[in-house]
Amino acid sequence: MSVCAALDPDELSALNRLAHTFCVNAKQTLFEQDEPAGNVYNITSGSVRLYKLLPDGRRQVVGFALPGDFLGLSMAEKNAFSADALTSVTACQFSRQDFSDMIDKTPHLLRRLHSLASHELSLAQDQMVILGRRTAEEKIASFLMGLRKRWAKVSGASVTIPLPMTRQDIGDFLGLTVETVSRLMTRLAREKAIVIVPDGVRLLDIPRLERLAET
Amino acid sequence: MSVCAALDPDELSALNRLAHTFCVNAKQTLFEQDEPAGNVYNITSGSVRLYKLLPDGRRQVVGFALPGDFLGLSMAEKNAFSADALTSVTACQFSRQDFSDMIDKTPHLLRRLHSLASHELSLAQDQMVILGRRTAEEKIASFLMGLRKRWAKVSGASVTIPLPMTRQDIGDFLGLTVETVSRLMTRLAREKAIVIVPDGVRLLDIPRLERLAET
DNA sequence: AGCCCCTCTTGATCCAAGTCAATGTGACAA
DNA sequence: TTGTCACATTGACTTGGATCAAGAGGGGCT
Repeated sequence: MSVCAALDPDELSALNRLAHTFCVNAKQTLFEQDEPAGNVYNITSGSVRLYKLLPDGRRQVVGFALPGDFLGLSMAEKNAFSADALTSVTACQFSRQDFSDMIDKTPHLLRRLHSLASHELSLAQDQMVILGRRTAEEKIASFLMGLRKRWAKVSGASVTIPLPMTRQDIGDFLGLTVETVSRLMTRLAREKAIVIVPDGVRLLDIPRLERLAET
Repeated sequence: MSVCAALDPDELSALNRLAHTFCVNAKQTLFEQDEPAGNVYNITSGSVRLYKLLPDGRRQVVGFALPGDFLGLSMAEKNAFSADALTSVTACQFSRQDFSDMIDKTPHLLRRLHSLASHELSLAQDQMVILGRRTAEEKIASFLMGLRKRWAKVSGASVTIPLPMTRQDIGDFLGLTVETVSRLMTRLAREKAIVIVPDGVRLLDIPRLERLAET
């Protein structure tokens, strides 16, 4: 999801001249759904929860942003979702205006943006398949596999992956309840498909990839 | 979803010079998932089903394309989903190459494309909310409301809307079975929220918008 | 006409996941 | 230390929607 690798050094440094460093602590809000979109962010460290709320309080998490990910690239007038920090987060912040000007000067960049947006759309459609046509166990498995893959891009492949989000967050991402998430994670651990590292349950080993990959 | 209205006459006629008219009958395939993407389509008449298949045959419909909609704008190497005609369909067809050249000549157009893609992403996220956090009845209701709105853009507001897709298609879009879709539509009709016009159940009146809008 | 096939409906039954409730556990504050 | 609070787990039970099964049209074919 990181576009950084896709940018020329010149472009990157041009962008960096426009950037402000932005820091928030865990649980703080980056921006809220339906508010006028003011900025573009590139996450430098930490993780962010992206979600939509229904009027009655039900919540759908539409994604998690990890280091390298961009937020606000749609250049829409209003934010399509709320975003808040799961851990303390640092990000590069650009104003929409600066970013927009930058785009006008580098048509190149716009192509990248479009291909990024298309890729995100494709991921959203994959998530639609997961939400609509997968069982609870398949949902958990594909979530863990996907997260593992994303962490691998950020910090290199590893059997141990961090889960910066709560069980509730995972449930709200997969259309499940906390209890179901907890039960299935325990079951996967009992079956030795995963190991819940006893540091406070937010760290996970996936020693038997093939057990999870049975999708 | 139509970008036509968003294009200048000059741009539109430039596009049209590149276009071939494309016709298929109901149930014919426009393109298939994972095949190299060859063309961009702008639907002129008829409706198209967009879907992904799981290896075991489960299907997730990711959307329906109506007149005015574009397909293949992502410019990705491969199709993210399959598309086939629900009714007989006519479309303007552009080759990827021509379309890509056109984009290079009109940076303007690329901005539109990006904003279109962002809008689609936002719709996909709304669909994630529906799939993950809505009850079966809410799913049906929001589907019908959404379809009504889209037909209104194509052919003007009307209480009567066509359902070119089968109950199975609706189920595969909403993460439900045919039986559940059928039962709920019958129930909504019994409660007089909708009227299933007796022409072969593929035409629908929504006389009591507010009954459905209780979301 | 008669036949096949596809779609839709409806009923009876089942089960995966939700709900409700109790308990555990670590972090942090007073 | 004790209390509070947020998160996680586990068990008992309930239920919405799935599954299974049986018709009912309707359209196109010969």
